[in-house]
Amino acid sequence: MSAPRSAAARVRELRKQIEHHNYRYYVLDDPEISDAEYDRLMQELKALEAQHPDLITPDSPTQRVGAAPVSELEEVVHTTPMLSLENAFDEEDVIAFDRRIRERLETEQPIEYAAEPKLDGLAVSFRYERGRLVLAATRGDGTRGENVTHNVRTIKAVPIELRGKPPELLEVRGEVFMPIAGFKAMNERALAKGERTFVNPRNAAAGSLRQLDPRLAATRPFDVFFYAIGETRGWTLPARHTEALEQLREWGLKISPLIRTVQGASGCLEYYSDMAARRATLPYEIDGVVYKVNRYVQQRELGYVARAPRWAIAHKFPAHEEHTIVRGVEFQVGRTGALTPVARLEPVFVGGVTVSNATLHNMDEVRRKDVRIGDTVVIRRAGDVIPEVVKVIVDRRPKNAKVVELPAHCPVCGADVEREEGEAVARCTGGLFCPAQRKESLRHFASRRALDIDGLGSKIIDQLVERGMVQSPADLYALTEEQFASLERMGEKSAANLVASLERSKSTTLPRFLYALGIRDVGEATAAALAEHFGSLESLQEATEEEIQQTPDVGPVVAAHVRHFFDQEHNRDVIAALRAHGVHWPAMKRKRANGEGPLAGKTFVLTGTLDAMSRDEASERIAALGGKVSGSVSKKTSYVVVGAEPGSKLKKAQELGVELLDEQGFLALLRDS
DNA sequence: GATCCTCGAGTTCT
DNA sequence: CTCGAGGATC
Repeated sequence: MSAPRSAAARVRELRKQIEHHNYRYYVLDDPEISDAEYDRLMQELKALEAQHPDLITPDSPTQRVGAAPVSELEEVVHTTPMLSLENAFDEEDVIAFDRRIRERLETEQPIEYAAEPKLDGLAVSFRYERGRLVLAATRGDGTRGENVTHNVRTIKAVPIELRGKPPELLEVRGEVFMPIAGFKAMNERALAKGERTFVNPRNAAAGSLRQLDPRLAATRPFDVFFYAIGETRGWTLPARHTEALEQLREWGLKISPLIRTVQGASGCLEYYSDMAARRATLPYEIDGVVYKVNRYVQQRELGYVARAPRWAIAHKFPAHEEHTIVRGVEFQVGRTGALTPVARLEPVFVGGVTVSNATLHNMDEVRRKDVRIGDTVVIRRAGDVIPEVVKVIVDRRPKNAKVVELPAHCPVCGADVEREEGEAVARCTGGLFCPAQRKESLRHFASRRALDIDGLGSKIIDQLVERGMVQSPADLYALTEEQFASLERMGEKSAANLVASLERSKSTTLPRFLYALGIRDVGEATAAALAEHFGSLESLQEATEEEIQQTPDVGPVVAAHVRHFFDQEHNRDVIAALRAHGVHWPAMKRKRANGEGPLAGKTFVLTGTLDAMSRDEASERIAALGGKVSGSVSKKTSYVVVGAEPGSKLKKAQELGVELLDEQGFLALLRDS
């Protein structure tokens, strides 16, 4: 039975009203009717639709939750990449940013910036075709994200249909986040039901948005601010970014009320302190502010470095610091026997995660900071990840606080601990008799950049050593599938896989093999240099200390370590056993004559993630063309290759005026060389 | 002898 | 990523 005309008219009328009130409530934050009245409209619409199912359309406000669960999140390629932003951590960075912009634009005039809070949520791209939401995708790596349309449709602050006269195609970018109050309420509900809770609003938003079932997302207190424009068709952009945002607001897209236009670096810094002061009172979390050159003409002139625009920067608030108590200090034993003091902390929530350990590096550091057991300390997760003990609050030191002493004996094997004159690190003298050193050596041997044995994780190595099944790396190759399968957390399938990856690892290269041996002070670069210089393991093994020193970048200290390593019978036996098990490598290719190759004499530094290849691949490509890859930026660096989410090396390069290459430029260079 | 440039080693949490 | 220290360079 088809619905009567009157019902159809009423349904249309109701939908229009509901959309209007959604706009008043979510976008303008200025509702005209009470929540109860709104609910009544919604109920009436639901009732009518239930009576006349043929009137239900996918963009009805009742259908936001209606979509069926998806089986997996589909990959979406962004037509225009979603950018990442460079970071500023202090005033100087902002002033330098503003100076660079004026230099590039060749102007003395103060630049007009659009300043906005930087929300701690999830960047999402929304695609509207003829005013209808057709696709919502997460940022992902900037080029490819995930299709989350089914969940985004449940967010009431995101219009399903735009108001007024939107263009034929409008792709907008926005930040999806959870307001603090909604987050807390959600956690309390979860707690009451015995479900798992989220540690912070950001994680909650990220986790919820990637749910497969939209009914779950519908219960989550999402909100959104739109802040950028992607691809468009049928819209002539106004002259300024802020004007474009005004237009978005008229189409029903929610814009942060805190966006301002400011003049020059001083205007930016004023805005920053203003937001820092208001931060605590905002209903959502912000981790900084963003400045964008407001005029599109200027933006276009400035252009991009990799996937970061030159015309915008994120000015971050200082890392959060928290107080906690040092419950103890334990000493970990590394591969080389190095004893590292680690503070065991009363777990504390800092910058989004719970921290319970923090390295103290070495005894000098412990003394410098004068950390004692029982002390209250300040913990920081500076900009990045690794927790750090900033300082001790001496006023809060209890009477019985215990001074940290370097143990005289290794906590693992009981051997003597020695500290060389003038060295910062203390070492266990147990050598490979020390289970800790044996485990760490095996881990190193199996690591990706060494023999790359997949499936041989820490837990497995621990068991192999503790059960005495493995003494040296050579023993690994003698083990059978059945023996591996006898370990805990190891099924038949994993055991078979492990045996297969051991088999695969036998085919390696001389530099990898030398690196895997774990000779003190011989890392990847030195291993490669030695392999190159000697060409074969035999000639290196027979070389005198003086001859070893002839290798570029190898001096007396490293040469002595190498010689000492090969002088030990045990080490020679292990190498022989490994080769007997079939570990082999191709003869070294003839060394490229010095200064040969199109990139000879050029030094590259890589930062951030590249799309087309991994960092390792990029290094290999550069080396194959005669170039060098280094880990840190200096005046001698020829190029810094900037991928997505670059680290501090980008900043260093800008300070030193080193030439930057984005991925396109880098690929072009490889192609043309 | 001083300074700069690199490399090596160790580390946190999800 | 950061710190410490080895090696090269002036």
